[in-house]
Amino acid sequence: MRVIFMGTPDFAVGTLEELIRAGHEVVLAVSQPDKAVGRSKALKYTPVKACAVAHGIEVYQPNRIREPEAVEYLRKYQPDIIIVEAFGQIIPKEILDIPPYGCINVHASLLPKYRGASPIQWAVIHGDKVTGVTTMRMDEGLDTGDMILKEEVAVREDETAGSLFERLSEVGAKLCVKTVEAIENGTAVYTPQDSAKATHTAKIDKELGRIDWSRPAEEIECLIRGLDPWPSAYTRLEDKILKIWKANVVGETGNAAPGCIVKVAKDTIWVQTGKGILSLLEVQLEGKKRMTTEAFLNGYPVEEGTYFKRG
RNA sequence: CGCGGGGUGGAGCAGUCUGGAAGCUCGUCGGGCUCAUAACCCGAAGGUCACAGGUUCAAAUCCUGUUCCCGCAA
Repeated sequence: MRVIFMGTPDFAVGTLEELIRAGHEVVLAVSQPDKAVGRSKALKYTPVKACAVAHGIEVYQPNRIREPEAVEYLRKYQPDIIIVEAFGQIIPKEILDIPPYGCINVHASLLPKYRGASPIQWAVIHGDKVTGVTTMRMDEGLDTGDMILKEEVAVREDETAGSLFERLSEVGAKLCVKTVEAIENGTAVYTPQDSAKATHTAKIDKELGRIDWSRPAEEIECLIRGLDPWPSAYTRLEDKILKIWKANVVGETGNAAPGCIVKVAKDTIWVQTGKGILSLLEVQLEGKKRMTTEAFLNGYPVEEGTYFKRG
C-alpha cells in the first residue's frame, strides 16, 4: 500500500520501520517541525524524521497540519492509507478523508481508557496492572474512532514509563502492520468504542513531578516510575531540587509528619508519607548525576528528623 | 554565545577564594574479634587532581584555550 506516515517521537519510529519492513511503500513521512533542543539550543531532527531520512523517505514538517496548504500537500501523494502515531497535532477532517482506507491511529492504551496524551505514563502513575495498544480508524474526535485491533500488555512491578514505552512501541509496531494487513484483505472488523467508559488523560508536565508527601507511599512510588525518564518526580532538600528515581514502600510505622526523614541508613533514606514510609534508593541532586542513595550519602550528609519540602 | 553546577585513587565528596608535603565517607584486599554478620577493631593497596598551554622558586589551587557530564530554561 501507498502509505503516508505521521509521527514524531521515538515511540513511533518502530512502527515506521516495521511498515517499511513489511514491504509497504511509505511515500512520505510527516513530522513536527524540528525543535531547538538541549543546552546548545541546536535544532535537532525529530526521531521519526531521522528514521525517514535514513531510509530515504521524503519528510514534510508543516507548522500546522490543518492549514489548507498542508492538506493539499498530503493529497498530492495519493496515499491508500495514512498511519498516525504520536504525531502531536490534531488531524483535520479534510485529511481524514484523503485516503480510501482512512487514517489509522496506533494508541498506547486499551481504548476507550486513556484517550488523549501520555497514556503510557498514566498507566504507570495509576498503578494499572494491565495496559496495551489499540489501533483504530480515526474520526474527528480525540481518540474516539472505531477500534480494529487491541493487544494487552502486563505492567511489571518495577515498570517505568521508559521501559513500558519500549515494550508498547514494539507491540504497537507489529499490531499496526497486522491492522494494515487486515484492512488490505478486507478482514478488518471495526468496533465502536463505548464512550461511557472513556477516560481522558492530560499531557505530562514537570509540575506533576512535585512530590506531595502527604499522599500514600504507594501512590508516590507509582508517580516516580511513571515519570521516569521524564520529567521525574522530585522534592526539595535544603533549597536544592532532589529528583527521586527509585524507591520502595516499606510499611506503615511511624507517626512523623509527611516529608520527615525518619531514618538514614547506609544505603537508603526513609521518608514518612501520608500513609506508609518510602525508602529512597536512587536519587539525583540538581547539577549532579543520578546515583544510588548509598553513593549520595557518602558525600552528602543527611540528618534524621529533617524534612523534605514540597517542590 | 540563554542561566547555572561540576570533572580530585573503584563510588560519592572536601580541599581551589587566602598557591607550598593527596584528605573524608564508602568500597576493595589482608589480619583480628565473634556462634555469626551487612556490625566492630587493626593494617594495606590504589590518584599524571579532565586535557593543553601560561605565570611562579613552587600550581588540584592563579590566567588562557579545549573537551566531557549534569540541573534549569526552551
